[in-house]
Formats: sequence, C-alpha cells, structure tokens
Amino acid sequence: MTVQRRPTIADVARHAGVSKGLVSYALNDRPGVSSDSRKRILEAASDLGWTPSLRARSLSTGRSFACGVVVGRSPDVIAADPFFHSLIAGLEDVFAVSGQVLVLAVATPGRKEAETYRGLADDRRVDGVVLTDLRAGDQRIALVQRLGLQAVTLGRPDVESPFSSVSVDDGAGIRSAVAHLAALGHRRVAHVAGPPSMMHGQRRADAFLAAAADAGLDPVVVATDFSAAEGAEATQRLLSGGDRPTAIVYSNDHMAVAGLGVAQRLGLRVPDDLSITGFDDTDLGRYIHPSLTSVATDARAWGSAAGRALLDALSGAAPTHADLAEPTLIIRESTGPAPSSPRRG
Amino acid sequence: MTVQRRPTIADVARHAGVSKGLVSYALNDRPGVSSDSRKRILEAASDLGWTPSLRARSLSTGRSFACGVVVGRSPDVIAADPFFHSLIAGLEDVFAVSGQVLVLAVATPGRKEAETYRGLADDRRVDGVVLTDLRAGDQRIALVQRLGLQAVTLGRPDVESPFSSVSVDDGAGIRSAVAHLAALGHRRVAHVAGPPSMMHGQRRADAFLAAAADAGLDPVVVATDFSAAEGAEATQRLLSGGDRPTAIVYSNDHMAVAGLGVAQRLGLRVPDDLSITGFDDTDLGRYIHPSLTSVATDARAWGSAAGRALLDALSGAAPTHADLAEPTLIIRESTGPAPSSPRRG
DNA sequence: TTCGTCGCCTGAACCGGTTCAAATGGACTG
DNA sequence: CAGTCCATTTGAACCGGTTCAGGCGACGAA
Repeated sequence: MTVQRRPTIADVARHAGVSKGLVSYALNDRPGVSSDSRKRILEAASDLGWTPSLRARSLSTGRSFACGVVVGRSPDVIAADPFFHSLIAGLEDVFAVSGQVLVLAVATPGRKEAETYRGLADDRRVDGVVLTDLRAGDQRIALVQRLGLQAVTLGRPDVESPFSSVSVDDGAGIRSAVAHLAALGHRRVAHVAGPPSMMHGQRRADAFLAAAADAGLDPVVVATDFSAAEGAEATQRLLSGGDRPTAIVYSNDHMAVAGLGVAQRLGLRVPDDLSITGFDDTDLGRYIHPSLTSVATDARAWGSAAGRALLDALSGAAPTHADLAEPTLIIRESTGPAPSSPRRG
Repeated sequence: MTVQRRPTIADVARHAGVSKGLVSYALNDRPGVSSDSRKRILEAASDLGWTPSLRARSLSTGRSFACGVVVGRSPDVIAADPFFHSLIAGLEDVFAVSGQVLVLAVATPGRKEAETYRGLADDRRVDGVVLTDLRAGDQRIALVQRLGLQAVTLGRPDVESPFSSVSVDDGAGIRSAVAHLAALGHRRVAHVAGPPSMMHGQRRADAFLAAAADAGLDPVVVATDFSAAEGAEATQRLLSGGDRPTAIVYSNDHMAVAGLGVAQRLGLRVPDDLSITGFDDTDLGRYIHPSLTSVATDARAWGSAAGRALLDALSGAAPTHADLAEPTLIIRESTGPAPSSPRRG
C-alpha cells in the first residue's frame, strides 16, 4: 500500500526523464526547453496530477501570491457599508483568476492600523495591499512604501505616491444630486458629509459646496463619521435649527435612511417637506418608503480595476491613474419639488 | 555599504554562538535548551531584530498559519448582512493575537463554492476554514474533510461532522419575539423566513411555528432568500392577501426594513395596524421610524468563539460543541398592541 | 579539421526554517 | 577509574520549488 503523498516536482522530473530544473523551466514558460521535452513534461505533470507547492514557490521566489486589505478602525461603520463587500467581490474577481488570494485584516482598538500593516509586511503575508478610504495626508502611503509592499489606492492621494490609483469621480455624483435638487426649486440645501479627514468625505463636501455655489444655492455642511448614529444626529440638528434646509444630500445611504427616520419622527413629510438623497444606491434604498434617490457607484467594478492595477504593479508595471465611469443619480421618491416652489405642487 | 537583508536564523545562531537547530528549539520553547543558551539566543534574536520567515516555516512545517472563510454565492445578500462584518471582526480578534491571518475567498457564479474550497486546499493556502450559513445536509462538511482541512461550523450541522461547532440558539430569539407579540394580543402572525435550505433559516422558521403553536396563535411562514427584494415581495403578498396578519416576524433586519417600506406604501401604520420585528439588531434599526424591535445576536462574540474553536482544532484538540448566550429581544417602536386588542390601544 | 556559437539540459546551490540521529561532555554510579 | 545516564548541542537532511553556471552535442564558419 503506497502512502498517499502529493507529487513533487522531482516526481514529475523522474516521470518525464528530465531534471527538476527543466521541469521548472517548462512549467513557467521559460525559453530554452525543446518543444518535445515541454510536451513530455506537461504530460507527466498532468499524469501525476501535480500542482506546484505554493509554499516552496513562495520561499524561493520571495512572493506570497496574496494581497491584503486592511479594514480600518470602526467595525460598525464598515459593517454598515455594503460598498465594502462589493469592493471585495470585485477584487476577488480579479485575484481568483490570477491565483492570488485575498487576506483581510481588521485593525482593532487593540491593534492599530499601522501595526496591522507592519504585521502583514513583517511576515511577508502579502505582496501588496489595497488602500481604501484614503485620508488627507495619508500616512499609510509612506508606511506601506517603507514596508516594501506594493499598493494601489482607491482614489488619488493628496500626497506624493509611488502607487497606482483608481478613482471614481464621486464629486460628479454629488453635483448631479445638487443639480437635481436645484431644478426642483430647492434653495436651502444641506450636506451630511463624511469625516473631512477621509478624502472621499471631503471631496464630496467640496463638490457639494461648489455645485451649490454654481447653482446659486444656500448650502450648509455637517461633518459626521459616516455612521447612522451621527447621520441621525446631524439631521436632528439641521431640522431643528431655525432656517432649516428643504433638502439634504447625504454622503451615504445609511445616513440617509437614518436621516429619513429622524425627519419622519419630527413630523416632516418626505419629499413634500424635505427632499433627501443618498449615496451608494444600496439595495435597501429601493424598498424603504419613500424610496431613496441615490448616487449609484459600481463598487465591484472599482474593486476589479483596483485588483488589476495592483497585479500590474506587482509584475513591474509603472504606476497608472485610472478613472472609472462617473456615478449616476438614481431618482426615486425621496426627492420632490421644494415646499415653497410653484412647480407641480 | 552593507546590503539591507533581513536576518535569518543562521545570523542569529552565529551571533549567539550556537547552531541553527538550537536557535529553532529555543524559539519554539522546546525542552532541551539550557537556560543560559536560551537567554543568549533570545538576546541575539532581539539584537538583530529577527523574525522567523513565515514562508520557510510554512514549507518545513506544512502549515499555512492562515484560516479561510468562503463567502457563498450571492454578493448582494451578503453585502446586506452586517452580521458578516461583525463575524469577521470576531474571527480576527482571535486570529490576530495567534499570528493567524484570515483569507477571504468569494465564490462567484464563475467559480463555484466547491471549487473555491478546493483551490484553497490545493494550494494549501489555509489550515482550516469557517463554515458559515450551514445548509441542510451540507455537502461542504464532507468536502472540506476530504480536502484535509480543519473546520468549524457556525451552528450544529444535521449531518455527521468531525468538526467543532459553535451555535447560537436563534430559535430562542424568535420565541421571545413571538411571545412578545402574543402578549400584545396578536393572533394572526407571519414569519418572513430565510431559505429552508439554510439551517438557520429553517431553524428560525421551526422555532416560529413551535412558539406560535404554544401560544395558540395562527401562523404563516413565507420563505425568501434573505434579500430585501424577496422580503419586500413576501410582505406584499402577506399584506394584500385576505386574512392578513397583524404582526410579521422577519428573519433579518434587512427584510424587516424593506417590509416596513411595503407596509407604509400600502397605507398601514406600524405598529398601529401592523407590528414587525427584525433579527440581528443592526445599527439602522435604531434610527428608522418607527424604530425596529429586533433580536440582538452578538456576531462578534460568535466569531471569536468560532475562531478559538478552529485554533483549538488545529492544535489537535477534540471537536467540541459550544453554545453561545441566547439572543435577546430588543423592544422598540415597531411592535405594539394588536389592532383589535383591547389592551392600551 | 578546428573553433565558436547556440540551444538544450543538468547538477547543485539556494531560499530559511524544522527535525532527527548522533556527538559531546559532565555528573553520577559501582 | 571505567561505565552509564542524561541534558545539551550539533550537523545534516529535509520541505519543494527556482535559478545559475556550466556541460554537452550539433551545426556553421573559417
């Protein structure tokens, strides 16, 4: 009874009557292997059902064949964000076919973000990382570079970066939301923004202010941490103030839904008394009442573009900066004519 | 100028004046190393800032120091489920301190689930996996066993399993929801369930029927795939039928929120005309209007318990079956006295 | 014929750990 | 003082690939 042992490259070599080295060359499509030998080797490999040991390959080539995503601090904020899952699905779409694997690390209060990156790098667990939720003056870029990892950033950083980036002009999404509201006659409009320290939070806020200025509107911006709790709180503040807005543009759907709850609790009708828009176009937005007007981004496409950029970088390509298709505004029931507007209502 | 090269075990050995082998013993807390040598070796290691190469360790020990989670088919259903993020955070809590890393693989339509497991196993990418969303007669258990991986199941499988399991009695959560509704005078109650093929979906449905029977209620159950879309659809069917329920117990918050939207759209007041309960107690449930009565489970604790069980199994422990604390019902505004009930209404 | 070139192939070193059999040496026994 | 035992230590093999320097034979040119 022969012991069940998975075949090694030596078995393949013996079986094909050549040396280990030649098998390695043949399997990696290197030149210098006669087509006759190559054929024999491939046959032997498939006869034996041989797959190269990733571990051995890893040791001798110094690569991990894995990429990482470090999820930032607050699990609640992340948990809420369906964006993340779609992003990961997109990354996996690309990684899976190229034999990479995705390592997900969570930075916890007990293990700060930098430590988490350092851990991945020290153990050479990954060849590269995807930097999400880019921040203003993001330290991670220098850190990751120092750690000798490749990377790709989601969005273009505001600091010097040697890495590729893949961006979505979410500003365009916000602009179309503001334009939509302006067309409906709203003048006093608010934006419940993400944290200014996060680049997309800030970028959306900037876009909001710029678009409002262009349309001659009267804007307010309130910063939050993207959570439903702060979204609700911001809404409460905005609506209980004196000069209250007739429309609120939220920086994500999650806060918009929470904000909707607050408005209803205050006895306001949406969209009659207040129009609201979300961002992300999550599933849920379609089913709540009133359904949510929202900016739709394609997180999965973003993920695959980022994954591809990272793989390119790993194979030595020069950094690139890609821009994805502009997000589009999906108009549903939560936006309507401004209360005082003469138009249709 | 000396080249920057990370120190290897040989450097440490030289520095401490001993052999490679002894360094390995000392670092792995093996007996048979004099305390004097051990001290010298540890000093040398810290002097040089040496960390063992995971790759080399991996090659010689045959372990990966990584565990995997395979996310099933539909990204949308998953994306919606904050449960997942919390679970992962819980797993990571445990893995991080034990030097494990979490590999997340997504099964896509193009790459079926079994293939995904096989891929992880063939490449020996992981030492073990966490099986989530256990299904009736779950094939994955046999598959994973055949692939030579360790595993832990979330919930107790209905088939022979050599693996540890960590369960939550979500039935208890459903029972308390039904009891709550019965106490409020509801008689005609419905359950919008998950797919019967998923064990927790079925278990909750069973618990619902049992609890309804106990309380002498008149129950209906509608199966869905856990998505907001099907949750909405099920609600529509339930509410537009003749003998409509006065309360609906949803198998997750996501569907409950969608169901709330449908009810409102039909002109029903919640909780005056209809009471609803969710499951998971997601963040959002607190902020919508009316706020959602929901069953709170501690997914993060579940994750850490599962992580620990998996690590135990990897170090050779016999399989165990743990039960976590019972979920609790968080009562909010979405449940109230039955319409026809005389109580407080 | 002789040399150089080129394509193909081999053997061995190497990546950086773990592990095992055997060597060392000191203490203890008889 | 030899023999035994034990704790400690060493050197080498091993995990399974990659890679490099060099060998070999065929072929073309001088």
